[in-house]
Amino acid sequence: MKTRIKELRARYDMTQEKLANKVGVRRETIGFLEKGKYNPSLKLAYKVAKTLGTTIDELFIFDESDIE
Amino acid sequence: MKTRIKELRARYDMTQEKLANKVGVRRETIGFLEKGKYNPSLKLAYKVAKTLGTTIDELFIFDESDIE
DNA sequence: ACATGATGTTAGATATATATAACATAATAA
DNA sequence: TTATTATGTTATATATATCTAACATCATGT
Repeated sequence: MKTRIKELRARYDMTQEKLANKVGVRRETIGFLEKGKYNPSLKLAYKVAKTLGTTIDELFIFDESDIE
Repeated sequence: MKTRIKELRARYDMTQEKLANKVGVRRETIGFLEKGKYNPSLKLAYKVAKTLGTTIDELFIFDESDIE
C-alpha cells in the first residue's frame, strides 16, 4: 500500500509532528505510515485524509498485494 | 462510524459468511463491522469495499465522534 | 412444532497497530 | 563548525483488531 501523505503534507507545508498533533497520534506513527510500514485503522486513515483535505480513497493507493 | 455493508451485501444477496470468505476474515468479523463494534484496518476496509463493488469512502460513514 | 440456515453475542487467545522513549541521521541556518 | 529542526529507526510496552469456538436467537420452510 502506498500513500500520498508526504506529498500532501508538503503541499500544506506541514511537518510530520504538526500533522501528528492535529490527528492525535505520535510523530513516528505518521512516519511509519508514510513509509508504508503499517496498515492504519480506518478511523486514523479518515482523520489523516480529512486533515489533509482529501478522502481516504485519494490518499491511499492499494496494489494487488493488499488483496491476497 | 456507520457502514453500508449490510445494505450492499443484501443487494448482492450475499450472506455474512460468504462475504467473510471472499474477504478472508471470519463471519463474526463481518457481523461486528456491520454493528459498528469495531474499527477495521484500512486494508480490510478496502477488501470489503472492493468485494461489494464500491469504495471505502462510500462504504463507511463517519460522524463527529470519529474525529475526537 | 420442528428443522435449518443466518445472524447475534460472549469469552479467551493471538496478531498487530500505536505509544513511548531513546538515539541516529539529514538538512538547513547561523 | 555548531545549533537546531525534521525525519529515520530501533526496542519494548500497551491497546485493540481479529481469530476461534461455542452457544443463543431469529427467520423461514416444511
